[in-house]
Amino acid sequence: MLDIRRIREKESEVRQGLLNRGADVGLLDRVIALDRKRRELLTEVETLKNERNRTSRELGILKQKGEDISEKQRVMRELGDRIAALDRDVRTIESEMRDAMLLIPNVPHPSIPIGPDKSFNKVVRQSGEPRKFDFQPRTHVEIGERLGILDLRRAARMSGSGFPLFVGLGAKLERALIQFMLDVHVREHGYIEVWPPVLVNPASMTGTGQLPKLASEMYHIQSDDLYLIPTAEVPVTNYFREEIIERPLPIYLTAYSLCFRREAGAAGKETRGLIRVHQFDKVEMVKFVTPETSYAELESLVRNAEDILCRLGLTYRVIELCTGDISFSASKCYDIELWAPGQNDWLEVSSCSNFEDFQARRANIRFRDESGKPRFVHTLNGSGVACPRLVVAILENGQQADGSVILPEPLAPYMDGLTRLVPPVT
RNA sequence: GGAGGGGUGGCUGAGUCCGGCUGAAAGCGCAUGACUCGAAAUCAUGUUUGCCCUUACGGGCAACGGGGGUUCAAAUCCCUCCCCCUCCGCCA
Repeated sequence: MLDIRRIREKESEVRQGLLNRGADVGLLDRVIALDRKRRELLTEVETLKNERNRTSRELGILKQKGEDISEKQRVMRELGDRIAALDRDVRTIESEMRDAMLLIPNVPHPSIPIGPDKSFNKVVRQSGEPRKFDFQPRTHVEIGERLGILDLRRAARMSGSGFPLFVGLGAKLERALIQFMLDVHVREHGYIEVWPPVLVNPASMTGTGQLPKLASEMYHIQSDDLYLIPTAEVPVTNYFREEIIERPLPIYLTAYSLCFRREAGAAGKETRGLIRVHQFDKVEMVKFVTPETSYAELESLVRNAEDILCRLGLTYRVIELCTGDISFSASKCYDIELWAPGQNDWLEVSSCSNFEDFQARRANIRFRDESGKPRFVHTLNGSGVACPRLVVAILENGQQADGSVILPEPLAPYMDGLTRLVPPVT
């Protein structure tokens, strides 16, 4: 949610920012009009309430003295009616205003490229080069099925299309990746590990910005009004919802969780295999920081995610998203993409964003500055990283002509020393 | 799921039966000052949050789990929802 005062005082700046990301500025106009009307009504109704409070106090005293106050009560009743009517108007306006505010996206940071779509994104840096093959590289689906570690046919029978099913060493590999990533973030990067619920209430979904706009993207349990989380960002950011954080910032949290996405409308080659699935494992990083430090924190957040890929020896590049491509709640965002030879393409495995105080306002997460005044924190999050696509890259990059796959070295301790996946002899 | 108890400021905890000057006693904690070479102890003062008006000084409104109602007036009465605790039931 944007700061209404910022909208009042820097309207043109906010408007331009929203236009740059292709947002509906009509909502902004609506909010401005409602805000003006709201303050008008408040001034009026608060004056009346002041009068009521004063007179009520006097009536209490008069009544104790035994005087007849019925005539004055009658007058006051009329005053009460006027107040009630005005209060109703104020409440209506406030709820309309909130509804509109919740649908206005964040203002992009001035440093990011301006453009309507992802063709305006900027490659910031690349690590490694795409591997050259002396044979035709296979896709992870072919490799995984040949190794007997991936069984998408049975997954479809159990659940439908778009669900992963790892078997044997595949399941172990998935688990190894989760452990490895959590260990690196906790031991090397200073994060505290959290293991959150995967079902959350609507308030939490609203807090991070998934609701109201993205309702159709999520699985919803109607009988209990709970949502399956699309990312651990949701429960972990809501860790401090409705709180004034009383411990020193920054606070870094990391969490493994399952993530659930309906992916309604997604179709095409991406839907084959593990690249776009309804359920997947992900390790997420979330930061709560002071406003002054959030952009430096964004850079180190991206480095934390890159570190995982470096250690695994994978080729990746970092993309700075343009105004038209950043997500609803973000003001600046870097994506990290892995090279996947079987796809002959780059795969997004991480998205690292600074939300500034956009989520903190929705979720009401504050800290105290040096003077003790409550202020909204800045929140950030980044995937650190998403598992199935990581498996895709590991399989497709590590594949050998004989169908075996050489595993990244850091995984060995988590794989009981195993360094290579070999197809079963049939 | 059933029965009972409870949700008050950073914490503990009064007030709720019998509505009125209670944004809220008291204690703890915290901050500042005094005393002290310094510290402890002691004393004094201060110590919730949001919103509105105001250049400022300052003034006002709201909030005692959330929402609604009764009343001139609600932490206090009524309705409803949520959460926590205890016991019973069920259960990985």
